[in-house]
Amino acid sequence: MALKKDLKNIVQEGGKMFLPSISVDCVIFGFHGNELKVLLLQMKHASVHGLPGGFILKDEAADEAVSRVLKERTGLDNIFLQQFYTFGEPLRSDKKMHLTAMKKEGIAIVKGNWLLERFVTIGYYALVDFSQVLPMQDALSISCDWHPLRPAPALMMDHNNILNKALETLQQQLSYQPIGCNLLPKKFTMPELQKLYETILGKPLDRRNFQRRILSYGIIKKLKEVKTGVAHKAPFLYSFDVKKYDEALRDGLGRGW
Amino acid sequence: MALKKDLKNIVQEGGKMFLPSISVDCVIFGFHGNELKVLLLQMKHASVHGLPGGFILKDEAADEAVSRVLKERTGLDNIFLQQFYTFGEPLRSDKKMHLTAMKKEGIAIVKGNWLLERFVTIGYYALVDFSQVLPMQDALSISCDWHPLRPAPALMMDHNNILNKALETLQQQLSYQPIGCNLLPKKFTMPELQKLYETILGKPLDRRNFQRRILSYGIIKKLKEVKTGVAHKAPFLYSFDVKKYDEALRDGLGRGW
DNA sequence: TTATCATTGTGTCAATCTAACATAATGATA
DNA sequence: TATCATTATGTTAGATTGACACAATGATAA
Repeated sequence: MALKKDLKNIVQEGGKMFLPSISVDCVIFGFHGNELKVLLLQMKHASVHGLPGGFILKDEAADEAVSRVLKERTGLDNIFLQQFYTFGEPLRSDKKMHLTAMKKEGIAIVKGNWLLERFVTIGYYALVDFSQVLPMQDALSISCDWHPLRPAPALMMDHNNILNKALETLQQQLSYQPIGCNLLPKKFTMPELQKLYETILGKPLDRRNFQRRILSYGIIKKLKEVKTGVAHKAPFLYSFDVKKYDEALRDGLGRGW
Repeated sequence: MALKKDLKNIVQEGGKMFLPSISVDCVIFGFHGNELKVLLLQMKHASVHGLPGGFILKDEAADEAVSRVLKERTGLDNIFLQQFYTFGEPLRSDKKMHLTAMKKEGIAIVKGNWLLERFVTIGYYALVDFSQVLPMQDALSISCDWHPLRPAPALMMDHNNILNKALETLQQQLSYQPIGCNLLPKKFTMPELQKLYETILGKPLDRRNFQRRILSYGIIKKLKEVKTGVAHKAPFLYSFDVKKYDEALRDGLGRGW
């Protein structure tokens, strides 16, 4: 967690360190308890949550900035990342929010400070293995936790809008590219994969047709083990065929033209 | 076309007018002579072409900035626009280029000038009716013209990359959303629509299967007229059913889950 | 005037895919 | 040993797809 000294430094010197008027925000999806979850910060100075985000260092790529933020919030490297939209409406950022927050932090923020400018934010979503994440709050939040999506908590500024657009993108991509490799543990069961699809889509699927269709893609392989420690019949374990999976990521799944 | 006075003003005062470090670039697609074309500027100070682009006014939405640029280059309002990617690599913009260009223009550009900063650019593509466009160059170009895509001319900076990504996006979207309403005249023939699909995909399609599939979407309706003034058998004219078309734009075409 | 020919309109058919549904196997719990 | 929730696998009719055939049209050539 960033110290107050660091925060003060960012407020006062950020203008020299970061690209001005541009931020990145990240919708981090995880899968747990048969539901899609999103990692959110509980803001310190307002009773709302916020998406993890940050700024781009002057010699850093936008993707790198997001990876850096992701590492800080989850402890993970090499996360699956996808840019999905850039939000450029003039009234989307809330200048008062920063003023209020810094006032409560006891940090001076004067007129003309870089944080009081309008910001365009680049939206990314990340897919992570829930069980590998160690959520970590930042300097302006009191906690970092997983939250359900339906309904999602009230978020600051236009973050609900950003979250919805991320989910929408994910839903669309489900139809023409493989998903799961980054959200599930290495070994998983068919019902788990199906539940993942169902929670993303928000609707139930037929078990048998789902299995046939997924298998027809050839991106997962059945292992010779079954899941242990479960009630009822033990389901087989599967794992992704990473080579085929990456091919499908590149070439797409759905029948196009 | 912007006068030199305006250009000088933008160079010297742009820092106050526009969001810093952010630009927009637009890949404008048109359809003519059975081929997909892209509208490019021939740069005045280097033997390369460039995508039409611009900057975002301090109280303007990113989309509005693109519409403004589009209006200037094509003379058209209400163009179909789609944001497809934001390019945020640190070395993508070329500071020397602006220096050289301004030197040749005889406009002073001093160290610290806003144009010499690194820029993140938001990429949009536009689909326009070729026959309605009146190409207009800008202050830094000597002409604005349609160009073929395969092969596309050499473009400045990372514009070839941007163009490729736009085309790739368009190709993918072809599989799950309707396209054509913005690229074709109000009345068009089935072969024309097919050629459009073929030029976007870069591969031939079966005439009969194409017709069956397109008609099954229910987004176009056959008119009671045939195209006149053509050699060989006169093909029927069709038009888009705008209501159904917009529904399909919203809900998607391909069978998902 | 008639034949030719490129092009368009329409149709067929087998193979494949899909949605909806049925039944058998498994293994913990009653 | 019976029950039960759950998983594994199968069936079938109908829709979709890919590959292809053939007739109709109307300008151009013979």
